[in-house]
Amino acid sequence: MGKISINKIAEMAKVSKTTVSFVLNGRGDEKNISQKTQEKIRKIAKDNNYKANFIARSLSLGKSYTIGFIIPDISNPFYGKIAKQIEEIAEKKGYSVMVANTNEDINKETDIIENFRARQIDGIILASAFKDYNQLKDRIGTDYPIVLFDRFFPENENLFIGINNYNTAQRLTEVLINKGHKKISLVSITSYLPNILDRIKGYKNALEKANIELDEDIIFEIDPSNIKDGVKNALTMIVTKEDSATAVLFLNNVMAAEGIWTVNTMYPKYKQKLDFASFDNLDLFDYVTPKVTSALQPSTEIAIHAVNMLYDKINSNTVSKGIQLETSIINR
Amino acid sequence: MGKISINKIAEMAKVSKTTVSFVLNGRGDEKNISQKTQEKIRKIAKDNNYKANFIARSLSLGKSYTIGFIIPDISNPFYGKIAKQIEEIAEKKGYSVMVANTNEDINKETDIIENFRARQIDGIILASAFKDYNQLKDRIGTDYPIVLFDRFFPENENLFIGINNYNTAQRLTEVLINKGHKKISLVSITSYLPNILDRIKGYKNALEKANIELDEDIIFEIDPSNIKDGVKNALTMIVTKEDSATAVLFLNNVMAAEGIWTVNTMYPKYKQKLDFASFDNLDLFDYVTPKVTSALQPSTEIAIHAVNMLYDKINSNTVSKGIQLETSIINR
DNA sequence: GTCTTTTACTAAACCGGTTTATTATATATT
DNA sequence: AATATATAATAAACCGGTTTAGTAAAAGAC
Repeated sequence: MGKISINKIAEMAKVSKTTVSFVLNGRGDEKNISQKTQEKIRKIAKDNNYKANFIARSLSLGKSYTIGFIIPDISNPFYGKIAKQIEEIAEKKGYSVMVANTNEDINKETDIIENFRARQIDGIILASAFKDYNQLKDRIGTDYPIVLFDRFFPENENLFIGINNYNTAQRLTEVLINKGHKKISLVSITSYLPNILDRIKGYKNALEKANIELDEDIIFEIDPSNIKDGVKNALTMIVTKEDSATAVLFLNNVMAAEGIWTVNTMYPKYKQKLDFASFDNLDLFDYVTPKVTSALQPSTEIAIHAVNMLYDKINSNTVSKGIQLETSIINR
Repeated sequence: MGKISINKIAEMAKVSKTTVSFVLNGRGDEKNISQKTQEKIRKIAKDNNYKANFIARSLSLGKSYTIGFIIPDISNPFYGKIAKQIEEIAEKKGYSVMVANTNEDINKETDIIENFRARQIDGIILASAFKDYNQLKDRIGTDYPIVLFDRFFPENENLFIGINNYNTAQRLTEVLINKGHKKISLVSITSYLPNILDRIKGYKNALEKANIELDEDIIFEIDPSNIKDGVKNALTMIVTKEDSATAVLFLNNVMAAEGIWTVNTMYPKYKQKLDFASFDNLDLFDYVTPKVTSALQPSTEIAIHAVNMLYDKINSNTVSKGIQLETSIINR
């Protein structure tokens, strides 16, 4: 079972394996194989439930028809949603998807890429933990088809598909300003990642445009390895200090969720007094106070573009153009 | 780059590819290759950044060192969490993970399994949409290593790793009973899936044990393709009918989330009057009213068992024992 | 009736590894 | 000195496909 090969079919049909290969790949007519022979071969293949060995074909063709999807954490619904779409689109093009998690560890990321490459995976879609493109390039070279998403590298815009972080941060901040807030706190993670830096710039620019003076006391950069305490401390500062922020912009949904938790459990009196805004959406934002205005990423479009860009790179080695999509602000 | 093969190394080292293969697989001493030759080969391999072609190795060994993970929907955080753990554990054993979504479509499920098999994927971990094991068996045979999770088949318990659905439903119902509720509604999906049927049985048994008479009027089976309206109708019945249910058991988290939404937006007066219980956990359950008592699946353990069971099947063709783990009830 | 073209099909190389069986030389044993 | 054993390495088959170059026979052209 499952052991039927092209050789065995050739033997049964009393033809060469070349002929079998031609026929089963739909090149029978082109190769002038008689209808009689073609039918005979197809019948035997069908009767024996023949399925070509993909590994053998891959070795021969030098392609695995597999793409890699490498992200910090597949259990994060944001990545999960994109993973699903990518799988769906890739499948239509005859590609399967291999998934791996880096946990934001650049060494693990490097290992995964090397492993995927050794597996002859044709190209990867990557949310990289690397600080900049040059570091990544030093480790993995430049001759492997890659599309970057979620994490942006200014040094190489053309590999990127994702959102415009700067604009999104600006728009989220403006929503809070338009609600009448004058003191808007920023809760960020300490990070060198360009997408985070862009978000911070967008926040600052929105304040400047509205002539609101920047108050460094309500800008918090918290340790990504201890988000819980970082957010708790930030909110404690806000609620205890006289005349402090009345709104908070969180640079990702994990911190926003922590913020909601903290206010609800530690400072319930402030539930109605604070307005929140956050990057990325979470289902729970629909249910909670403080109200959270969020920026929803167009995950379907990101997935479509990502697969198409990678496909083009794999199959025609074109230099794609990077894409920055706008987010939808969900005003709550 | 990346094009260096065992043949080229053999050429450079002026030895046969056999020797190179032995040395690079750590069998140099065993095969009596002199230290001098071994070092020479290793140096050339390292200098040229040689990475064995996994595809070629797979073809030769008849193993791909890849496992398939097939689920209804990777964007569902429940599956995402398990996917992450599975990937982590599999990686430690030298396996990569290929992911595919069935969208609960048994034809797509069959196609994916056949595709994975043609790709020589060594075995699969599957949350099947099939009604029973025999149907699945008819389509894909019985000679492919499979571990089932999430969906239980009474006909073949030994393929399964997951939770005890019957017990969990019973315990969730008992929590509601212990809170003083006498009229407990059940919101289920219309389904032939054994795990759903088990949950219903558990609910009924808990009522019986507590001498609460079954009231078919507050048992709702809703169409899985239109959960939103189904839940809305169920809750409307409950709140409009005199003397109706004061608590609701939802058989999955999607329906529970809809229930919360409905109460909050349509019947806010009932927010404090109803108690909810639900299978599986969601982050948002921490934040909302009505309070939702939920049954958290031990996803880490499920993942560990799933990979180990599959690994054993692949490598020793053992008949594993099925496992039903208990859930943790989060009482809110 | 010979030359050309078309039809129908195949041998063999190749992809890049693994593995078995074999050989040649050096060393040890008696 | 003859034989047994250990050392060091290799040729070649194999995994299951794809593809190039080539052949033999039949049909068509003149």
